[in-house]
Amino acid sequence: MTDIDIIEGNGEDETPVARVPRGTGRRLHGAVAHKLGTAILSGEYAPGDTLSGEVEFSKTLDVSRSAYREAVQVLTAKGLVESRPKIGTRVLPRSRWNLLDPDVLAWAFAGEPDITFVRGLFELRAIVEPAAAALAAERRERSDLKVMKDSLAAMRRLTLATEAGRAADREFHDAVLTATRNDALIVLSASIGAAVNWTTQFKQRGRALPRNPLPDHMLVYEAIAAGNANAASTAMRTLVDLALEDTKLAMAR
Amino acid sequence: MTDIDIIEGNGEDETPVARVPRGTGRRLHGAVAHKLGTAILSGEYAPGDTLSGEVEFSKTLDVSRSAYREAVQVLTAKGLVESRPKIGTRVLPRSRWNLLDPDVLAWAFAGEPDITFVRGLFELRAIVEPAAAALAAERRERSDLKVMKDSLAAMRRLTLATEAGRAADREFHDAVLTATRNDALIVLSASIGAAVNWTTQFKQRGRALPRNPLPDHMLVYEAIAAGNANAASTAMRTLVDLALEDTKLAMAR
DNA sequence: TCTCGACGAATAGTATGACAATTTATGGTA
DNA sequence: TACCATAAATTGTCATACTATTCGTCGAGA
Repeated sequence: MTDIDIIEGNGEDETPVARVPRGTGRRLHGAVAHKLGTAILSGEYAPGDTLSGEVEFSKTLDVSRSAYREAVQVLTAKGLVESRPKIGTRVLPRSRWNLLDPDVLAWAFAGEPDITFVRGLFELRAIVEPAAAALAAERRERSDLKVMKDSLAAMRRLTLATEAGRAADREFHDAVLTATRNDALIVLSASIGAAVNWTTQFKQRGRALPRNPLPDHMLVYEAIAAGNANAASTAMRTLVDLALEDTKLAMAR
Repeated sequence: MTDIDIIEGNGEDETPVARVPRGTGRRLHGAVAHKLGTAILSGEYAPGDTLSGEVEFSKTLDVSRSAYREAVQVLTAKGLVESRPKIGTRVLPRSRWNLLDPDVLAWAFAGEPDITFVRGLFELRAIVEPAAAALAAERRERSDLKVMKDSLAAMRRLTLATEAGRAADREFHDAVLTATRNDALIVLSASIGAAVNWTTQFKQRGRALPRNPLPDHMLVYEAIAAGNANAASTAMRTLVDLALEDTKLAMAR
């Protein structure tokens, strides 16, 4: 899959341009936002840099000014850039970025993700997920338990080697979150979890998992089912630590 | 400051429309996004609802289609809505909203904030901030401590009754976060803290704080300075619990 | 000489109208 | 009945003109 298509200038036009392609169903401004977003997250544009003017840049990308502007609006909405008349569009300091935005996370992981940032995400996950498990142990309903049980069964049957198996894994974690009845917690943990899973999946192609994660999942489930908040917290903690180990291993090589 | 200006139809035009005004410096599409965002967060548009078409709606708001579309892009970027040809723009299920986005939080608190949502934010804060304090105790540098000390001094001098005093309070908490050296944690905690502070500030106009928060802040500082992670965690925990008490009190009346 | 204000230029912001692309619904045909 | 072509509605993209905002500069006056 190519990211950039170079097309030739036709001799009487301007400079050759880099087209922003898109798969079917993807919008043009979305593709532009993706391109700019990854460029910023990868450090290609550093905080303080000002992008070349709208007219010029849209011409370079071979898109209309409207499409380019809509893309910039997206970046602005995520705190990556700021536009002012006479000044231009400049990249904001990293502290203003919405680093927990799902798209921003995706852009961050599109290239080589910054190690310290990944470590930070794991740290956050290690804080939030055990606490979530504890809350889930206190508040879970019968239906939550059923979903967890079913997804664990699917995990056992399919293993993490298959996509369906990984889906079951995600389903289990989602069920735990849902059981907390805390929307903010759900949203946060879901995006972090997704981002973190990308790293492992990205790095471990073709490599067998170092250890069967099912028993640990079972421990979490049983603690939640028993309503034991402390046990749920510690069990989830070991689960997160295990994932961290795997990722550390994968990123080291 | 008026929020809506009603202007008369001129007799041959369409129906009278509600203009979206804006203060100087604010962009039109930003104002529209704010209006739509608060409308969605307040439940005026429920998940699943489809907004009237771009042409119609932009005419109703008396803005160009471009401005309206840019506003919708912002909402899309924050996971509030989704647009598809032939279908229209519809409000996404709440689970897709980026509830931790600063703007979304602001919109949520623009009207009467949902009690359970506020409770959830406090819960999250009670999870994250003590852990952050613990990390800060382990990683703080000399400069971090200096900033904390200075802001505490400012707090004592100015008290929380003044805006400058509250700024010093925020500065202290920011310093604690900065000391964690975890970007994701910083961003998260900062937005939650901001949102949560709005509630107290919003509700407690003219009412004296029930108790002097400075001693508890000092405890946090001392624990961090001493490098005692456990003590820092528990001290921060009591600080958060105290804030929760205040807010509960304020929202009850 | 310094300060303040008016003016001008550069850039993003808004408006308008036309056309393209996408997707659902409809209806017709095998 | 199932499937495929076609139509219609809506968003998506484009091009262009004009407006508003902001910074820098230049000049007048203290």
